Amino acid sequence: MASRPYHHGALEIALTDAAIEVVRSSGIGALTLRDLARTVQVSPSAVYRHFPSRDHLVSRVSQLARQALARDLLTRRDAVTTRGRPARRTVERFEEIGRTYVQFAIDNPHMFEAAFVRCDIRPVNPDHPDAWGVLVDAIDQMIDAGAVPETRRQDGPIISWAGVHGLAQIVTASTWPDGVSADAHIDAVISGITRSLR
Amino acid sequence: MASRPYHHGALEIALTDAAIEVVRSSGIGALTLRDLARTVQVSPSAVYRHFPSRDHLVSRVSQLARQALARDLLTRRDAVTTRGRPARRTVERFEEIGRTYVQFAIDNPHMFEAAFVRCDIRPVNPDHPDAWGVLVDAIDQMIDAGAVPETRRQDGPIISWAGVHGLAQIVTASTWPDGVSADAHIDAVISGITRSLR
DNA sequence: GCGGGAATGTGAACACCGTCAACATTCGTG
DNA sequence: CACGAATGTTGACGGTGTTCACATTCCCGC
Repeated sequence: MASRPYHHGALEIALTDAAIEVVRSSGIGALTLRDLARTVQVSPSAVYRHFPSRDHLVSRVSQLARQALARDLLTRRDAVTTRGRPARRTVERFEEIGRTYVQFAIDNPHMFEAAFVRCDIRPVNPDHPDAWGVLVDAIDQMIDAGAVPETRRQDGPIISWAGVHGLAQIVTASTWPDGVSADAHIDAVISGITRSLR
Repeated sequence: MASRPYHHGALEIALTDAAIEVVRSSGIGALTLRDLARTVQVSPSAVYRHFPSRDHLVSRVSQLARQALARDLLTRRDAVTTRGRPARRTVERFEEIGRTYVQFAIDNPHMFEAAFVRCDIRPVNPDHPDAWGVLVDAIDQMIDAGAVPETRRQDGPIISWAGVHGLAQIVTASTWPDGVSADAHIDAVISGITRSLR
């Protein structure tokens, strides 16, 4: 008959792919085991051979979302090729990371929400790449280039992270009026963060 | 028989009270209409006489959480009675507001989550008091007292809000290691925000 | 090659959930 | 007092996560 074989073959991958698609377009709240099983043409309980519970699946999607964000940060950071004094380039890379962080949230609000959803299940493998690490590196570069005082090596990351993460949350929030450009606010916050590192 | 009367009498208040209690202790995800109806000793569908849907109830709890936060900000702000130059007091009040914002999230993580939960239902009445307004006022006071340049009247609020809100999110997140004191990070971010308003 | 355990998928069931429609009771006002 | 409005109940529907017993297939050691 050669209909669908009894064993799917790559069910775990198919499930995570489908899950990401659902989350990207409809949000983490719309993620349903049964719906997922339907789209992958598999019985609901088959999911449990690969994920112990729905929360584990959510946790996996969340990690993938964080990694997608971190990859975005790296790509856009490396695209900054400023000529002139190296110190200036470190600052511009740092600011590009911040802008990209917020822009990711604006462009993919559901994925951003999923990336930091409250979840009790911790990922088995650490994130790679890791957004926090990208930020720490950028600040280290600025300090090494003399663009930012040594003092900031310790508190610089948390200050910057809080700023961009908070702005991303605010701009993504449902209370934010649609159609209002966020660009001015982004520039204001990024400038403010850079100023706070002086 | 004078058991419970057929009409509850103050069901809406009882429901919101019970809902807040559930959210405070177990989070917004644990909020269930049926469970709520059980604790108030009422049939599940009775809830629909007061809330058109679960989302409307969630929206109500969310608003109450935001108002509780705002009240906390006002109380702690007014408790700051610094002697000496008025300009100094405006800054200390501003920083106390920021610290209180983050501390609220640490002390009531579930209520803080609920306060900014993504929700399609907009509250009928505006928040009162309103945390954003408290922050704007504090910055206006600093500017009027000459502690902060006039330029910050426009971008000061978003810069400050992003910082404290982001820090609150980070400290509240599940990835934050338990038992690690957040005080140093709070001080660092608050100082950074004040510095960025220069 | 083949036999058997491990891995993977199925089907039916359970308890719970949000929501609704039809009905019952009480309140409040003319 | 009567009667409509407000409020609460009962029972049902479809959906959900999860589990358990069972079916099928894969793969490794003989």
